[in-house]
Amino acid sequence: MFIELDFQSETPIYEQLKTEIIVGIASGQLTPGERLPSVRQMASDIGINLHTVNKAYTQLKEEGYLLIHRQRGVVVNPEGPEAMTKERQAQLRQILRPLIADSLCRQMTEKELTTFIQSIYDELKEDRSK
Amino acid sequence: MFIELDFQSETPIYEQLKTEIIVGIASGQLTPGERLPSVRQMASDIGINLHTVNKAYTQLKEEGYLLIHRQRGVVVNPEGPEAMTKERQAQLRQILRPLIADSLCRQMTEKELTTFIQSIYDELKEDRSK
Amino acid sequence: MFIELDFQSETPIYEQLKTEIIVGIASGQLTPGERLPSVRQMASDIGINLHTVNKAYTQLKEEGYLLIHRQRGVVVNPEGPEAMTKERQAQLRQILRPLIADSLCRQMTEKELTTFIQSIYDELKEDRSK
Amino acid sequence: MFIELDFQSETPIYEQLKTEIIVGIASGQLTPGERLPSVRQMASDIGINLHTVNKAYTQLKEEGYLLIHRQRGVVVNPEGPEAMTKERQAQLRQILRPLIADSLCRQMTEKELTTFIQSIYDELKEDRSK
DNA sequence: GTGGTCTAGACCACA
DNA sequence: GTGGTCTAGACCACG
Repeated sequence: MFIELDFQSETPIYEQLKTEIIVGIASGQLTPGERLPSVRQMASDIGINLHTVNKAYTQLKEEGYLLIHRQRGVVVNPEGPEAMTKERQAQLRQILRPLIADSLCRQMTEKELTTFIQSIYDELKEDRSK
Repeated sequence: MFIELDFQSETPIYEQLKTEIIVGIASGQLTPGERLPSVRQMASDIGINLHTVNKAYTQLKEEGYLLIHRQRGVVVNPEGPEAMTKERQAQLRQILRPLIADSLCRQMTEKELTTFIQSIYDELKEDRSK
Repeated sequence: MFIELDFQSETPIYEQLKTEIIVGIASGQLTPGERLPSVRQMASDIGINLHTVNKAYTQLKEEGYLLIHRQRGVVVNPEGPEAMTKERQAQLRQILRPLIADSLCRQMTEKELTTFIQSIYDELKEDRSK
Repeated sequence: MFIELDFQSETPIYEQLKTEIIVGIASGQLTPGERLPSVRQMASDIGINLHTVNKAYTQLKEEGYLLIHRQRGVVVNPEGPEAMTKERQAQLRQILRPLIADSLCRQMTEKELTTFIQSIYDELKEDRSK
């Protein structure tokens, strides 16, 4: 799997790494039970600090995306994260509300918006079929 | 207009304030040409520092949401921000991709997702009709 | 003569007014000895504060552009301002240096620059011939 | 690189600092990719507050002159700012028009003017060859 | 150690 | 009274 980071970005490296892995899982590029590179391996692969990888892995473990076995290393959790809850949905709403409001102010119609969302959705599923 | 901030949140206060104002404009609670409280007024209203308000106002001015008349205060720009560009859309895609990926992993279907988006959209438009 | 002000601009109104008058003189739209509207007249004409007009007029008088007679009102000084001095030229250099540096960084060539300057020069002289 | 500020000047310190850096880049004293002092370092070097430096750096980042690596500090953007656009050129015209008008009124000829501009241009390029 | 954020208090130009 | 600027000092996330 190919990890792409933007060091100029203002979003923290560990967040970007988490994002890449989550997208990898969602798109099926990372399959349930698949093993990920060790913390050290991943760190040297993409040229970042070991602690940074560790932070990403640990948080993904807490969110149910990964399992960290002391011996067997890091694998994609076949169970996956817990299903969408109402709390999480409310949280997501808080994040999306300003983004949608901004799009609205920029004259994006509802149809354009849903089409746009769908295109992202499809892009993920497309990778999955590969 | 009612401004609601979460001081415990890790998102900066000035960002939250920007969000509140953008949502206010999108939902029509703030109308084109309407005057906003002065930086000092707003700051004391919501109990934060005037510089924090100033930062939010200044950035919203740069984004085309507000006009800042030298001594006459701050008003909602009737022109509004520039229309959605391709670059901005690409940027939005970067933000939405991980959110959608996460929702996908949590077994949210595409239909649930679009319904969800629509409900946020409607919520904004609803306020507008008031 | 037509005065055009931008109330959104961050350059002070009185500066803009001064600029308009200087350009008017340079372009010959205002001729030596010509009478300008009184402070009160000008203020009401363009809808700004009386003090603002006064500030512009006073400074232009100090710079040699205008004469202010108590009875006869405000007229364009036939003598004009003092000729360009070395000090003033040094000052002008300080203002132009960053502008030219910026243009350079934005890949404007020297030829483009001088052509550009010339076009502004010609625009002024053109008005003069009217 | 040597930064020279005039604390008596009415132009804001952060503007002067921006100017110095832009001129430094244009003249080649600051090379693409070169690292600038940290905000704290620069601030103590020239005896001003770190927030003032930060404002200058941030604005230069937004204009494409600098890159700000999260924790690795500030470097000169090898890409540089976006090329001169028509809008920016129109803006520049607005700034130059009164300056040229003033010079005209002070009996500066077109030839003197272009020679003058060229001398500034050459001064910048001269530093570049060092 | 780096930049980002927030607070606080002060002075100034502008209108 | 308005926003703009500067200073000062503090805390935090990041790596």
